Amino acid sequence: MTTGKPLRADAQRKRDALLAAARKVFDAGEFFDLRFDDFAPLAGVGTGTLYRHFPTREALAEAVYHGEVAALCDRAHQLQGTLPPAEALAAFLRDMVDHIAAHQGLARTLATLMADRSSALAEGSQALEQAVTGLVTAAARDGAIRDDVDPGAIMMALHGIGAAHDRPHWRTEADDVITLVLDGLRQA
Amino acid sequence: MTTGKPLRADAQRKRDALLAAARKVFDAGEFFDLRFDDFAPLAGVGTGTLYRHFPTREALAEAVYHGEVAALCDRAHQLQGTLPPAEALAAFLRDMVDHIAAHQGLARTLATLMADRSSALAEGSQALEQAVTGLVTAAARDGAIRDDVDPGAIMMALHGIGAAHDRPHWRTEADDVITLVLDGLRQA
DNA sequence: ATCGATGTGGAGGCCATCTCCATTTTCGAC
DNA sequence: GTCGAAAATGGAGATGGCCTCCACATCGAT
Repeated sequence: MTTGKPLRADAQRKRDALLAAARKVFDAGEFFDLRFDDFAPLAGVGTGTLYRHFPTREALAEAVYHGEVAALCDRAHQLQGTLPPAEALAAFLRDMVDHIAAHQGLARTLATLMADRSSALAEGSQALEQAVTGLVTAAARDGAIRDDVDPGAIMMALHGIGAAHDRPHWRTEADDVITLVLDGLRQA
Repeated sequence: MTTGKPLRADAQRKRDALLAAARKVFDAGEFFDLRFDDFAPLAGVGTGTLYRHFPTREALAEAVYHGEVAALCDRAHQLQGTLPPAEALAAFLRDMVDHIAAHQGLARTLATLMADRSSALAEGSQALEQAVTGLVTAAARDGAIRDDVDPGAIMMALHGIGAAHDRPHWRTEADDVITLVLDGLRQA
């Protein structure tokens, strides 16, 4: 991440306020009903300030997304340190579904924006992908799962879970996808 | 689909022209670089005509999408009639990846639009989902695959494949996802 | 050939997005 | 503490894409 310049005290405050407001609006799923300009006063700033900090909707989404990804990566490392490789992977994937389920609105918003400018957010996903790759290769080296499957395939499956946010039986289907992936991975 | 009124001869011609042009632009991946207004002359019609036939970008996408879905459903039925259930399912999923690979731009465009207004296109996907469900339940009844997994889970995985269009190793990963799903389905 | 019904097209209104700069705030130096 | 340069602010207004509207053209039944 570009921590190029230390940012003045007030600027940092405004930036934080924007991110907090964004998180709230995202979670409520109201992001698309809102003119981008109208979002600024919600965080107590002017439109100019909003645009300087986040030139586009996507930039704002990416910033929020980074927080999410960081939390998930922490979880991955934590699990990797306390469970056998295969169980760590399984637990992580299950937790991920839980996490998405607990933040429906956020996931929905991020998925939509991700589709629009996937290149921008794909960059943000790198950390997550590295975490998943770490879990997969550890389990494979351990011999607990096959080693002829690209970890990226699991990212794809997760992508599908996140993107299909509005299916009626989302939770059941998401769990089943994880089951299929995990059982598929157990094949020699 | 609403074939409510027979549509006058010239109207049908313009409509076809629009669809043909749309298909071309979609496939070239230029749909989002284009003002919707500028799209009309590309098909040799005025903006008014464009908007009457397709009130929104999404409506146009949905129309194109219907054609794709119909082709895939035909393929599903064809396979279901000529192969044992489990093989039909496997062949269909592999074919689907082929199909998407062969129409990258189209898939990319549709995936993006699907995320924006997924409700609109979810309706269009119903036929596809029914085809998949048919293949899955047939294979399950045959005892060739487990029966405790919701067919919707396979739709989710496919959704992931379609949505992750711009990953560097897309083809490899897509194939691996299908492998995981198929192997996962073979578990009792 | 006539005429009512149906379809056409593009000029113009509307409104969300983004820019620009006069004013205000911060903070290091003295 | 206070001064001044640099940084940040915010909202008025320009920009430009989306969509509507209706005078005119085309169709096709009689």
